[in-house]
Amino acid sequence: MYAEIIVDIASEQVDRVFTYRVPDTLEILPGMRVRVPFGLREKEGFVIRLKETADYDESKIKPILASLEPYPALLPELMELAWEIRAKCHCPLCEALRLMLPAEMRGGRVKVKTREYAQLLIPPERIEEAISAQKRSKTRQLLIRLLSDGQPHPLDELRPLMRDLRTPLAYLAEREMVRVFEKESLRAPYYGRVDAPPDPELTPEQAEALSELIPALNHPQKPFLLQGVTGSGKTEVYIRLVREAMRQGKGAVILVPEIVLTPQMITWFRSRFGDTMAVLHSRLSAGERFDEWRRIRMGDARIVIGARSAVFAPVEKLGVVIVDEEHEQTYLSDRFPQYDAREIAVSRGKREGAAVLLASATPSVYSYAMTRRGDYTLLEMPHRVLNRPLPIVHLVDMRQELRMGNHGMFSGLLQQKLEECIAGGHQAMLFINRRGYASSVNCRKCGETIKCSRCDVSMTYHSFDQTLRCHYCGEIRPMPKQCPACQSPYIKPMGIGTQKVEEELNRRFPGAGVIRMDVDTTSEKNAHFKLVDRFRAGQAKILLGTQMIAKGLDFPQVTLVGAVMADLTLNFPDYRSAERTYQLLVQVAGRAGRGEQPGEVVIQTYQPDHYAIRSAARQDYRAYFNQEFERRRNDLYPPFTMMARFLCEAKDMSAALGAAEIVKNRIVEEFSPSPLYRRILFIRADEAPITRIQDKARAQVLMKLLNHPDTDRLLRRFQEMAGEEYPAKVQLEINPASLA
DNA sequence: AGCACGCCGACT
DNA sequence: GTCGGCGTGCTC
Repeated sequence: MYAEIIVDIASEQVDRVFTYRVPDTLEILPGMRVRVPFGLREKEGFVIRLKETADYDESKIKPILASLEPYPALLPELMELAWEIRAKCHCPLCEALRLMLPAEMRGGRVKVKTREYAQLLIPPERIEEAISAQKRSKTRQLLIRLLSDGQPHPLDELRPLMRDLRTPLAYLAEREMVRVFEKESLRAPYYGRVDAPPDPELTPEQAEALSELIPALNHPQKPFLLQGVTGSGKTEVYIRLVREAMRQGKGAVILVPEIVLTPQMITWFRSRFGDTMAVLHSRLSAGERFDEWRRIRMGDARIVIGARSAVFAPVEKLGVVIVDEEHEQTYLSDRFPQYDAREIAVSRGKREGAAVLLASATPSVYSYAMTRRGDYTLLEMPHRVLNRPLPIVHLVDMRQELRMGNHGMFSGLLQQKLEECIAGGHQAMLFINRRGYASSVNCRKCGETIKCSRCDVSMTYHSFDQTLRCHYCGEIRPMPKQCPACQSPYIKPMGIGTQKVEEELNRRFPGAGVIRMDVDTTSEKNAHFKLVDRFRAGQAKILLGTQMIAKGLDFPQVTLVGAVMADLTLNFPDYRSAERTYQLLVQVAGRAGRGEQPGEVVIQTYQPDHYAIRSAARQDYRAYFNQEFERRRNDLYPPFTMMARFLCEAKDMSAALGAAEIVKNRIVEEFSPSPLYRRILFIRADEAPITRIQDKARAQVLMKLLNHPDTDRLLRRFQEMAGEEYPAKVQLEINPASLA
């Protein structure tokens, strides 16, 4: 018997199957991870398939040394998916296979964790007798009492109860009165169980959506896109759908943008599904992640909630894949291979006959366009649960405020609404789309801006410790007293950030209590949960924060939401800036009025006539989509086109630019005679927008490509070209999440 | 990715 | 004469 094996080395050169002999002593199955001799070294490998005969020189074939687990770590369906990823993402198969396993499993880094237990071996009726017999040692008597129920007790639970555990334990174990043993334990990263609330009654819209979704659990159908306004009860739809899948003996995968942003979703699911649910995300410890993965693989957990990589969770008999907040950028992997979890969800659902549900209040242009084309089925939930109204939105023109002499950061209306809100005993959320104290530090005399020495970006002033920080590389410097260019003392932070708003709020509303949530206050582990809990408990009236407060949170006491600078994201030099702005504003507005009291929203903007801002204020997705889609068509942006970029990084800019020129010239030379060249709408080689990051000069070849069936041939050739030799490190990016 | 094999400059 | 630079080619 022979096995085709992919060796776990991420290189194009060994990205092919190698044939190994299966020794009679080993039981090898497809999908298993194995240890194999490779050259002079030993490597880990994946068993792709078994075969009777070898098509390679018998004398050169080496045997598999051992299996790494007694079971196949890879499900057959996921191996199929890996081949697809290899083709789509142009990566070696082993890179795709690695996505399917918890990273810490490779290289045998995680041990199966064991716990030590002690158990009394004395029969119950002789315990009192045994205790009296130990009158020389009070600790031994105590230990016998603690163990008197005859059950195993973990040593780490006994330890705090006794001044010294080791001595009496050793004594009693020696005389076979107590048994000490190790047992495997799964690390469960839970806070404990929550009682399930009674099922709420479904709204007609929820019932309607479910009547379309449930049949898809056992009849393959097109993917669904659920567009439900904030507060329309999408989570309840997920829960009912998953419950029905479970009833049919099938599993479920629910993707969320970032676990820390959706603690409530986890709680709701946990309360309904208990231990049959597993959670996968990056903040788990290595051991916890491995244990969760194993619970899924062994079938103990059939429901998985997790961030983008959970789309690869080894759930057998998959019934449904749900992608919550499907418009989120986090579903695009920023690392290599650059997969899109939504695309994988659709593909995996199709392969395994599972229903696929993408959902959002503000669907991505791509997904909504797919419903127009008929590739996805559109489901809509335009009303909130319990007939709660959508919040009333006020647009405030900040140019007008300035003309009326208000130079502050709060408009008269926002100030007034905040006063009313606090006086009425309610809570408010203020959203600022920026971190830190200020965007940049400028010299008012010569105009100099302080930039990071290694990255070509402005440094940001953080008032709490008077430092300047680079958001790209984390460099920290003290705030200078004078301008480094002209030595003038007129150097100060410009713009506003969360800290400055916090100071202003504390001044204007003393005693109201302000909780600030941004990268600086949530970097500590669990800080996010603590801040959210404090606000929920009413310990502060105002929650102030960046993007991270915009999504998923459900505070019934919040009646007012303010977007302090709504158009900040609008001015980003990126074709998606309108999409991002619309999404953020709708999501943040959706935090208002989720309880009994109706909500109000104040959006402060300098561009009150922009379609993204106007339609966000009216919560009119279709109006927004139609204009956005038209603009994309006219200006040739995705989904009509795609951006492709060769990013060239080198020690100095001339080398980076040189590489970019070489790439560009090769492309022009090779393709200009071909009809494929018409797919390239423009091609240019220049410096990247951020010219230095982490001391690497950055240049690029930027292309806009028409989306056409044959464009993929271009991309495949580009991928090959990226792998060739240049005077710089060259990477190909397709529709990169950011063009920095 | 590693690691050996292999073919040219400065050293005991 | 040897030690060692890292180019290139292979690994079942």
